[in-house]
Amino acid sequence: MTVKKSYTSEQKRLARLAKALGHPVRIAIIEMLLSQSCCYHGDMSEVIPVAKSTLSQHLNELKDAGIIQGTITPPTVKYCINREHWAEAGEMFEKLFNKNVRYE
Amino acid sequence: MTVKKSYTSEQKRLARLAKALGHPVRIAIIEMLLSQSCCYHGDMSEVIPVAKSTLSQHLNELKDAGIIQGTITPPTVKYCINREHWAEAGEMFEKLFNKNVRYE
DNA sequence: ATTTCTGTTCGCAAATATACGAATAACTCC
DNA sequence: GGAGTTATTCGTATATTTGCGAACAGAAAT
Repeated sequence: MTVKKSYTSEQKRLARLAKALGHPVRIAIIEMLLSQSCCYHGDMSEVIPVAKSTLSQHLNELKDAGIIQGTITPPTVKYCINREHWAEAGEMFEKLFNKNVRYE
Repeated sequence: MTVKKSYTSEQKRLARLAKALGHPVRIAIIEMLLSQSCCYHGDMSEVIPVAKSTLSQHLNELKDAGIIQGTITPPTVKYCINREHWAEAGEMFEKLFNKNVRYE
């Protein structure tokens, strides 16, 4: 038990992003958004097997992590990937996975 | 409410992997293992600010997800990245993030 | 055999996450 | 002002996660 450092903000950010992706519903949401630019809550709730209220919760989780954003377009709500943050996230994961080029 | 499909096994796998990475302690573990090939539980518990028993739980989480593997080398236990699964995971994430090349 | 070193499992507590339906809000159309 | 549409929030229940220390287990050394 010597000196212990805490986590870097980058580690925390990466963990936050990973956690946000850590559920099949949220993966499905992301893939849907990636495949068609943007789409509506209603569209998703027709495809993703979960109650609307639950879908809202998952969308919120992704929004809080900064991965997506929603804009109100009455009477519906349109969700899109936050491209800037998405690219950032992609780079962080890429960096993590490319650290494995060592030893052999 | 029309027909709803469930999740593909790929979506579930990706979510599983993401979830395993979704905690700062586990990110720290992974980075440590990536930077020095393998290392011992004891080494990690000196650097990562968490009780040994908690560390074991996190290691187990990563092991269950197939990301790392541990071998007993009395009196210690040596942990390594499972390179095969790690590469696989990297490809899955890369594929996900590269889907964003659209619209503009 | 018991002491010592290691790491895991157990038992428990507290916090979070997941899920649903009902209730609510916001906006449009009659 | 209702009636209809859509999505979110509320209330609730259950399950999982996270965390710790104590107890345990396996192997080596005294």
